Amino acid sequence: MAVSIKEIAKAAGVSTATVSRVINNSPKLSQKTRDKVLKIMKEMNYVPNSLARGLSNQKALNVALLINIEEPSSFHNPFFYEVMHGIETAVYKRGLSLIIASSRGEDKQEIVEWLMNEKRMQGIIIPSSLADGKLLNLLRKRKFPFVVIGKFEEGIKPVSWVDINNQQGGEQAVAHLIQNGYERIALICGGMDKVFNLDRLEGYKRALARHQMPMEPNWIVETDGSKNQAYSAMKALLQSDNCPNAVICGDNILSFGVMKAAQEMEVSIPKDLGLVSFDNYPLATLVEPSLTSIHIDVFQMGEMAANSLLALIDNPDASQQQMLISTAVEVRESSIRRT
Amino acid sequence: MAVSIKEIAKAAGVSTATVSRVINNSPKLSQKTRDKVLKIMKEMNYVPNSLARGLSNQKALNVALLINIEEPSSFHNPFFYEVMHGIETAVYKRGLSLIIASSRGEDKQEIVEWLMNEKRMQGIIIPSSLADGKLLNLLRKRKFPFVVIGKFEEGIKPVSWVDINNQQGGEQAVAHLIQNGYERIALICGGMDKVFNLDRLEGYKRALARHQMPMEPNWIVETDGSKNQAYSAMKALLQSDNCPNAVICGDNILSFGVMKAAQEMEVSIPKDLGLVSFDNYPLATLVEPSLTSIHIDVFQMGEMAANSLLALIDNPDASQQQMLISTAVEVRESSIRRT
DNA sequence: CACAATAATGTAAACGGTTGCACTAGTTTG
DNA sequence: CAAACTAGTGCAACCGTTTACATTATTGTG
Repeated sequence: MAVSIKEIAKAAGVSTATVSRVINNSPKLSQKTRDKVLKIMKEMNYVPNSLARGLSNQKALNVALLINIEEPSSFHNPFFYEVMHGIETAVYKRGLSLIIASSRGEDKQEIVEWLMNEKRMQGIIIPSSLADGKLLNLLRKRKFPFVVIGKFEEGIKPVSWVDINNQQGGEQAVAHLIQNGYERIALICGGMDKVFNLDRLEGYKRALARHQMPMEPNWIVETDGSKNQAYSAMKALLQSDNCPNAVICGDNILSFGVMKAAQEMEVSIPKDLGLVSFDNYPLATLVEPSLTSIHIDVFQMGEMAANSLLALIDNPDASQQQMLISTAVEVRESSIRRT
Repeated sequence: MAVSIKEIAKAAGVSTATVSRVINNSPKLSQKTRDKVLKIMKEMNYVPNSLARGLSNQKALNVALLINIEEPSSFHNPFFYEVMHGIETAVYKRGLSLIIASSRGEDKQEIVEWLMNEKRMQGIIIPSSLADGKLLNLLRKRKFPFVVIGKFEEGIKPVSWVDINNQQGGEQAVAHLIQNGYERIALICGGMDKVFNLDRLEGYKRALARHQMPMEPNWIVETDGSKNQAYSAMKALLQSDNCPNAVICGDNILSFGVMKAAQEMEVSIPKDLGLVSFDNYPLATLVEPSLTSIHIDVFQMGEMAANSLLALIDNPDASQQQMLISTAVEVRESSIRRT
């Protein structure tokens, strides 16, 4: 049995209340007793029992992150790891732990309700891909703090979210290509049902406008996100008489399709075709040529989401916050013509 | 404030002790009262407070998984996600939650000690890459249950671990290639300081022996795990006069190097060179040709690790268990000669 | 120097469960 | 039919904190 507050109290010749005040560094305490108690605590290597504190405070000890094994898209990727680290880093500073709420298919509610009912968490972070009205209303009804990772707009009710600044990413991709001498820039992206694709497209358009470059409608290709469709799209583009000399891909998977098409058509990247890809996965460095990518600070995304959540926990009536995280161009081979 | 055991007791006209017995379905209870109490619990939608239970039972509510952001290797990959799901699935069945213990660089002890001291976890799962003597001794000294993910052998003290059956994987890779008409099979793998590489090598050797095929020492190449070294190694192999017609890669990254070499030398995969890769990452389906891979059931690995840990928690004196998970060949293009 | 104001500490009741022990009522047993 | 069990239930202490309120010690004021 570990040493408890009582034993510290006895050893220090004070009451447990005083020890508790030391733990919570309450201001109304003489420096003398504080020091004495602290010394004893150290000597007996006392650590307060979190369960008892939680019970007494009526506060859960954790913050949860919802994940879903049947969601192979956005989060099912190497970055996920860093998001977790970001969240954990932020909540740890507050003495909280990160717990994983692993949902299976449709059963998101089940685990979330369990965690709420059992008082296992103070708040929850939800990837936008898993945020639907049903779940969010459940949380709202219970006035339970939550933050969405990924831009999220649902009706009129404001929601706190943190996202990558995809629009900025789109602009940077275009600007980078222009700077490197490409002036006929296409965009191949995933489905426009995803907000981040819309944002990337928007950034693309803006940058073209800003640089006073014409926008060819058929240079903007929406795909289902598969390598195959990207392949076909790129092939079609290369065969058209109005052929682009650079392309921006919505993610690394699409880039694979583009590279395959280029190879088949004997179009050299980066000589004849510049390529910039979103999603700076580790594998962007592995392919030939390595992919210039729009880098995304996922760790920071996790940290900010957590901090946003903590703010909501501190003050449930605080206004919902929306935050965007800056992107950056990670320059590699696919967009630099060898001189 | 949520409904507590007292209110249930009052509503049911019994004592809190009885309600508690219902919750823990103690055997000494008449069916009649049990039903009555259960009914009331349902009606008032009562859920026991986990913190109070934990405090009373002297049991933490969680099991932890240690991760490290500065560990880009084995776990920093898409599979990690599934390991977590596996662990969570198993511990959830026991009413426990999975918490993430995120360590930064050298400071593994810090977070682990914190979680132990604060009674936040009942046991911990540690990737073998993070398991060192210092950490393990800390855990052992406190008689704290832990399980390692990945084969782990340290001195004489037995440790519970769960790993992929890498040896089997090596054998399967060879057998598959032989079956498909390749008979000059090389192996390019990562550093032999990693046990799993040794195991894969061992499986390779065994399979060759079983099929009575000669083993060429220079067909076994150890690399540092980088794409570049795999590239050079493959190039050298292809240029040698004793050139293999198939190769097994220790992971997907090495495969990239191999594919680059093959392409440069105008050696066609799978026609002139069969390729089987370990690590069935999603991207194995993306490259051209798609990679025949040794598939690994990572979800199961998580589940088994968790179950092993739970067994240790139930009975700290139980013997340490070591478990291997079967691999399987996922056949794709890179190892099947088109007829 | 008496008295009020203030600062420092203690007392004891929560928080929401669990459980050893005592008790009651019904069932065996000799 | 009394004694000995047994099954079912309640009482109350306990798990390790926090905190409102009461109490005591210290300081400042006229």
